[in-house]
Amino acid sequence: MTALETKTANGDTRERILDAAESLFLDHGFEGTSMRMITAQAEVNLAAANYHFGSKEALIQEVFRRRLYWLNRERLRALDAMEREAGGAPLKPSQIVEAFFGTALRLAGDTKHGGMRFMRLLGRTYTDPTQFVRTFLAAEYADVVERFSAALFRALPDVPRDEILWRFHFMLGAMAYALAGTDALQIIAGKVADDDPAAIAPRLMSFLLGGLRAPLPEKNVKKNAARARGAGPRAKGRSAA
Amino acid sequence: MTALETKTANGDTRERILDAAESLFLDHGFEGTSMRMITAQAEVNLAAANYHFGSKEALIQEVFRRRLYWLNRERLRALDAMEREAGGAPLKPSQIVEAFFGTALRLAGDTKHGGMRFMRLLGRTYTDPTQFVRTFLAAEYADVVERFSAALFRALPDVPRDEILWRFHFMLGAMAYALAGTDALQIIAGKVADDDPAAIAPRLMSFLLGGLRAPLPEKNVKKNAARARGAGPRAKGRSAA
DNA sequence: GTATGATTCAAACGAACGTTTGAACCAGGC
DNA sequence: GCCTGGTTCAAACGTTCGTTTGAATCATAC
Repeated sequence: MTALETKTANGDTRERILDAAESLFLDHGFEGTSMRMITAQAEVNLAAANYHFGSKEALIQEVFRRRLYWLNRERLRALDAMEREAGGAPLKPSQIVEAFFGTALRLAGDTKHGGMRFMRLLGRTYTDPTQFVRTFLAAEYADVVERFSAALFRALPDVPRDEILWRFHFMLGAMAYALAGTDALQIIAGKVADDDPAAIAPRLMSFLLGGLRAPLPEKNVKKNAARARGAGPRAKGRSAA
Repeated sequence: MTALETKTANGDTRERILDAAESLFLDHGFEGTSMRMITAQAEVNLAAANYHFGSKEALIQEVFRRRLYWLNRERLRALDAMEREAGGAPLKPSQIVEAFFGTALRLAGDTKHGGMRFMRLLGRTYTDPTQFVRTFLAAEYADVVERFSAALFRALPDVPRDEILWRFHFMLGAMAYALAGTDALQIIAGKVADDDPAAIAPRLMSFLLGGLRAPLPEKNVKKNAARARGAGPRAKGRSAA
């Protein structure tokens, strides 16, 4: 992979910028974080960011690439090991969930190297409005989603594939909120106040498996679009101004 | 963009601005949407936005308030009706989930009045980095979360309250992704290509109930924080201080 | 008609944005 | 010594941002 050039070693300017950017993106978002904020926190010159990365857009991508590369490689390693051990037999759903989400939660638990901050940022970025961010993420995930989807198809041969993909999607959402919520939204998480990802990991894994193995909804998903209500709920909520 | 179909609103400048803002916030985020973009799409003068709302921040809040008011009132109405019918007995978890998430999904299904666009925007905004947005949302949700949490506590008396709150949180995340993902992230949803919220509703409800009723993780959630320190793949090497 | 208050309009404000410039600085090889 | 290529630096580039201004327009009551 040509991700890293040979020259990364010496001056830490490059890494300082990436660390500062990762941290600030989490606190203020991409558009809410200026190059001046990043270079100020990194204590480097403003022009250094454009010198090392070319543009803000490229910097954003590099922030994700340097960590996603490791994460998804580790996920595939875990899946490979399990499939090798199973010797051709389908895996158990719990194993697949563990390989995908357990690996992510372990990275989030590595607070020493900023793993928690990155996972929170990642969870939020899945739904980022910016087009180039989403397509970039989708490309980075293509391989690993392909592999895990196939494993789930084999593990659950009686469940329609669409259903499996949706539940995979739901699980991703639950995990993203579990991570982002510990310091983000206070709607609910403000009441539990548990910051340790090692503590939420078993809770989340139980929830995910329960959802994945839930009974299927009634067969004909197509037809019930009909009862889509006749009275429009109009939000006529007048207000101050 | 299917957004601007012929004449939506009559002539009301205020509503035109809110509709345009809601639509653009979904496509470009808050910071990525300028007042000029909003007033241009609404076909009103630039100064009209500040005239009617005072500031961009106040405009953002009004976009949410006019719809959240209706949504959360409807949620409480559904819960009230069920509790009245139960006559003092605890509700079933499925009823509570239906009152909270079913109501939201029905609003999302009201594509005629932009309900789908708003629910996607709302799901994304739960994890918005901006402080004032999150605190505003938390305040808008305070009552309804209080009521539904209490109902869940009564419905599941044997489940620790922390666990219930976490699972409530996980369910919110799954729904947010389910809605936002239908046009946002293509990581997984790109493969299923089903835009109709009426079609994903039964899928999501099954998943949520499965997760909510999943077996609890091993008892002592406190103790197993210890094993996270010793083992597990480290994010390793490069960088950071 | 005119007066009045609410709304719309074109134009401008200062601030902050991402990016670029060209010189200064700092190695190592000769 | 000098040369060379990578890196840092202060300063500026042009653009866009949210907001404000003061006059023009509209609707309604007198």
